Amino acid sequence: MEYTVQKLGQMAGVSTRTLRYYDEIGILKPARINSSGYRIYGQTEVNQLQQILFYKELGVSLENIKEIVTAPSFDVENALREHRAKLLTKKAQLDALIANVDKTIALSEGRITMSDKEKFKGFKQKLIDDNEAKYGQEIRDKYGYEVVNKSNQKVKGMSERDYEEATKLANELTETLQIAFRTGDPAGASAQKAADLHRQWLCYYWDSYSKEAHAGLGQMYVDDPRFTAYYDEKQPGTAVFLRDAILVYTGTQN
Amino acid sequence: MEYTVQKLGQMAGVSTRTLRYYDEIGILKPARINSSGYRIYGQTEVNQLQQILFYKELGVSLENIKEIVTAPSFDVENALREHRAKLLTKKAQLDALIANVDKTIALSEGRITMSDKEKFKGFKQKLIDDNEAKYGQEIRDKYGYEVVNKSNQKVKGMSERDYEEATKLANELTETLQIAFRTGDPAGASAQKAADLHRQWLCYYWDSYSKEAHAGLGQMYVDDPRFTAYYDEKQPGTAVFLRDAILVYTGTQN
DNA sequence: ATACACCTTTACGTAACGTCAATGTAAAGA
DNA sequence: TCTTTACATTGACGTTACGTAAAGGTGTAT
Repeated sequence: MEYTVQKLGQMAGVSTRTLRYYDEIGILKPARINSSGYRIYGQTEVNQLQQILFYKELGVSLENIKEIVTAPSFDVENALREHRAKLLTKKAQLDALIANVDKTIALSEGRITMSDKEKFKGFKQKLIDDNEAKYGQEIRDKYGYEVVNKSNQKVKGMSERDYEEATKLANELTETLQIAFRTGDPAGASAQKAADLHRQWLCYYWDSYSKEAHAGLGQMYVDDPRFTAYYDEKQPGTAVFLRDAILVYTGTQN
Repeated sequence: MEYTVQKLGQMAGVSTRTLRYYDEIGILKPARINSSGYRIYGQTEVNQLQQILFYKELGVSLENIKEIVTAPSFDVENALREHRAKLLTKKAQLDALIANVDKTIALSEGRITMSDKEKFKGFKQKLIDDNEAKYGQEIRDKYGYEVVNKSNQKVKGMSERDYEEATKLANELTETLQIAFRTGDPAGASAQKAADLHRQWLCYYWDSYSKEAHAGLGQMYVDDPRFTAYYDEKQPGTAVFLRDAILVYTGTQN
């Protein structure tokens, strides 16, 4: 399939000016120029434009995008995984902002009070994250993946290492849960630690964590026989206990 | 509490230049100017800056923000609620993009194919959503909340009846999944039906459904042996198959 | 032949600041 | 008291990612 500026622009939702500009700065050259000087784009360019728009959506500058897409050793799949991780970060930022808005609404209703510093919490988080987005790669090159990833724990795409850590967490959860079960108190320290471990473990599988979804999953463990079977294997009643611990955990968590 | 440019800037995470610019364009005037010509900001200004940054985050131009925050009839609480709604819309857009990325990754792995049009779905969706953001309120005013909200009603409270229905769904899922597995095509009709049943079933346990969380759970079935064991019990490979079906499902779903 | 929708390049305009430059001021230590 | 350092001020020009003419060539349908 071949496209002129307008056809490609309409399909992609960008202006013809944008396409000419991308040509000008060397970020997306047409496949060929026809006898009348028209820009003609082909399949390769469609794919490349998609890449460009992905990164643009992330707030990456065209200059950086240029480096990314014109690098000879460009690993598309890896780039996409990184891209995905960044989108998830952005989403987390949004969640922070939404939480802040909720809090502000509560504030204006007179339900709570909020310090000046707190009022900008969401935005500051964004700055930190923006910083991560800008310098993350640099830092990774410098100190290796381990160091960086250890701090943002939100690594997705489940590497082998992640899998190991998730498994370790799962085992820790099982142990802690057994100990906690013997105390009989879902609100007790060890039960709450189990609930927290469960949350941590969950975060390896869920892109976004919410208390409601967490509590919902806890309920599912009780309601659905296949999950109950797993948790009750060694000690009947453990599924119910975990659910209650999670309920307390998600209720008291701020 | 009183703040100079730098103090306010640091707290809010903006530059002093920005604050001077906001003064210049009349969007945030200091409470007073001291004898040396320094800008001194007070409580009112802190709150107003927060408002401004909220809107900025949304992509509203400073010109429009000016109109909003300087309007005499400006209803803060209502603005916050609208703001919140828009943030949620933005989050949904992000979900669409993430789904698109997932699909592209799958594409580059050669698992599925994607038409040129599909490649821009996330971006187009954004346009549609922008439209919704603009006219959604209008439609609601026109036709009332019932009609609009009918589509996003959620089942809550898990009654006995609900539990029965969830169990019925789970059985139906197991059956459909077996049939689908034999076709070998995760994008096929029966596999997609299975994915949809899975979603329905999930909705009995989760308060909020998101494609991303759904996909995440699918991945969890593959990565975590306890879940894999359940799904692979009768037929090894079923967990992977379900995950792929869900990936396609959450990717193509609009 | 004319209309009309497309294409081209050139070039200036814009938003929201960043980044000097040149200069004045407050606070703290020698 | 003097000096250093950190902060403040107002210009003024630079930047990014295009929008928006202007002035003109191209393709095809009537």
